[in-house]
Amino acid sequence: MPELPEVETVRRGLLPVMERAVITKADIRRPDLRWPFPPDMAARLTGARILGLRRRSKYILANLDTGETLLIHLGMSGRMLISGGTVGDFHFNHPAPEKHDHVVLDFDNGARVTFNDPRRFGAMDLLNTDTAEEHKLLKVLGPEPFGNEFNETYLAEKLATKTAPMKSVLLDQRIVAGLGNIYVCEILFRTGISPRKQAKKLRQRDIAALVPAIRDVLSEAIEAGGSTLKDHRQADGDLGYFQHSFKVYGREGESCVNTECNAKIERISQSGRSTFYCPTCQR
DNA sequence: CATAAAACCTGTTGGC
DNA sequence: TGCCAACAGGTTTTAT
Repeated sequence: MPELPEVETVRRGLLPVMERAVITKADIRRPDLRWPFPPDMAARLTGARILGLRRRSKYILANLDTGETLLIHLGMSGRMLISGGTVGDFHFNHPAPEKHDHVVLDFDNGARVTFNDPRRFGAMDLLNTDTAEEHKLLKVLGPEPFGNEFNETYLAEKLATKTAPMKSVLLDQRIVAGLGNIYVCEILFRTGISPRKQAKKLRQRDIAALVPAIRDVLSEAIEAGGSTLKDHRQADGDLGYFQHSFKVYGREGESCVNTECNAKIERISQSGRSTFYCPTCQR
C-alpha cells in the first residue's frame, strides 16, 4: 500500500489522537509481523506517553516519554485505523477486532489505533530514542527527498557510477528514501526519462530536473491524501485521491496523456516490479 | 561491490 | 460458478 505520501498521510491522521496521549493498553495479538516483536513490547508500551510522531522515509516513529521510540512500517498492505474517542458530545465505540488486526493500542483519550496488515510485510519495533538513527532499518536509508542533503550535486554523484536502470536506482532506498513503484513511474514520466536508461548515462539537465520533479510529485500526492488503489485509507478512513492523477501507473495500453503523442503506455518488468512508461515521451 | 532474483505472506482479479 | 495463474503499494536475504 504505502509509499512516502501514504505514510505521511497516515502520520498526519494519527497525530491528533496519538500526540500527548498515554497508551493505556497494548494488545499484541500475534508474536510477529515481518520480524518477531520484542517479547515484552506490550509492557514497554503500556503507560507510555507519546511525545511526537515523525516520519523517516516510509517509517512512522513515535517518540515515547520512556526514552524509547516505537517504529512502525506498513509494508505492502498495512493500515492504521482509528476508532473510538469523543467528538463533541458523541462517543464512539470500538469495533470487534477483525482478521489481520495484529496490534491494538488504546489511549487515555478514549481513542483506539489498530494496525491491520494482511500480508504481514509490515514491522514494529522499539528502539532507544537517543540512538534511533543507528537502528539497522534506518541507518541504511539515503536522504529524505525534501531535505537539503538531497540535491543535484548529491544525486549526480550517486548516479555517476551506476549501470543499473533508472527505475531500479530510484527505488533504491539508499539513494533517496521514500520512493516506491508508483511514484518512481510517475516521476520518470514527468521528467521524460526512460525507466531503462542507465543511471550513469543521464544528462546533467535530467539529473537537475529530477530533484524538483521528485519533490513535486510527492508533494502533490500528499496534498491529495495519498493514493487509494486497493486498501489504502487515511487514518480517519477517508480515501486518498492521487490515483486519479496517475499519468502512467496502471495505464498499460492507454493513450499517452500528452496530446501531441500518439503512443500507448507500455508495461515492462524490471527487477520483479511492473514499470509503466511512454516509450515515446521517455527516452 | 553491483545487480538480479528469490523470499516473505495473503488477497484480489482476470482468463478460461 | 469454479479453478488457477498472475499480480499487488516493500525490502531484506540469497544468488550470480
